[in-house]
Amino acid sequence: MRSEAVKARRDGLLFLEHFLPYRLSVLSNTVSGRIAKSYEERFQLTIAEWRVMAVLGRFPGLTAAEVTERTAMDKVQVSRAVSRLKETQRIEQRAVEGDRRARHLFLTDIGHEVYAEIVPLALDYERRFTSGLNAAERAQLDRLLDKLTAAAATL
Amino acid sequence: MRSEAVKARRDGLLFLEHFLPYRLSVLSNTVSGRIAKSYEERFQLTIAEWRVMAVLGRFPGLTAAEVTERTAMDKVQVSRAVSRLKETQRIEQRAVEGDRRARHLFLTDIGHEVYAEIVPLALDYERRFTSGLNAAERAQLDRLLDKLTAAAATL
DNA sequence: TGATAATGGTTTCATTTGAAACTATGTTGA
DNA sequence: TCAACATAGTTTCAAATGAAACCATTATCA
Repeated sequence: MRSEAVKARRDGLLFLEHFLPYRLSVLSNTVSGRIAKSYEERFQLTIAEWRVMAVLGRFPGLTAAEVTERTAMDKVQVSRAVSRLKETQRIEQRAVEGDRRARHLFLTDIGHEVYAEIVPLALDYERRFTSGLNAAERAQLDRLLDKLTAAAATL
Repeated sequence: MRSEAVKARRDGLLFLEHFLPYRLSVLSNTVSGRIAKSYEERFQLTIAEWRVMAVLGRFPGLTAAEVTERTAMDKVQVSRAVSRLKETQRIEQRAVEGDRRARHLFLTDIGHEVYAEIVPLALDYERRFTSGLNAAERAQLDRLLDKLTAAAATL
């Protein structure tokens, strides 16, 4: 903890720039904003659509409800993303045996092409983003984020 | 790096749940969402309004443009937050010597009372959020976020 | 000077978002 | 078996948001 922040705390002040929720928000918005912009420019794809494609690339055949479980998105977001991805021919639906409410979702051939283009971009982006950290720091970051995410869920 | 993620990378797949920008986004949204909810319930205050109050508590007399610089908010957000904070009597404006476009912003007495109530709540929230980390881990987290924030700005 | 550009801040308008209501289908239990 | 409830997914409507245009004022400099 920086000494000025300690002092501020004693005085009943709060330094926004040292307040963890604020810092996380600024960092996350910066990162997501840049990614969103590049996906939008290159593929006319929102972050929500990309997330749906990402889980379908990894888990073909999930239903929308299952996508919801795996992405921290709500069902309205997923529904909208799915409907746009159908329009743009990037995913397709197939009947679920024994339940006419749900449909399995799959990347189409076009969807697979887009996916195959985005994945290396995304990984490269992440690599550059963390290029200032050595292996130990990355492992540490991973651990810390796990702990914080667990803590946040219980607050 | 987890071995399954390494394997996925080799196979041209991407595990959303190990993708750093995604993890940051989920974490930040969870944290900010919970804070937003509690500020809204107790004080009818949005995160944007709280940020403006937070910097004015620390730096009384900033103009809206200066608030913008210090908060990673844009000027429209600040303008809207300021206008609501005026309505709710939490801040007031005074003329800027020699520039009739800008006005200095200050917490009112009411604003100070709200501020004095929120600060300990916010700090307590942060404390609980990081209660799973020891001092060394907190220092490490701080360093890592500094590095990542700097890296994100240059991407 | 006076024209042009820059700055501080607000407003407008179209788009995005979220919550709640809704349709259709499926499950449960008296 | 049928009434009540639960689930999958979509739609609606109001509110939040962002980009651009805007107004007023101040700075620049030919």
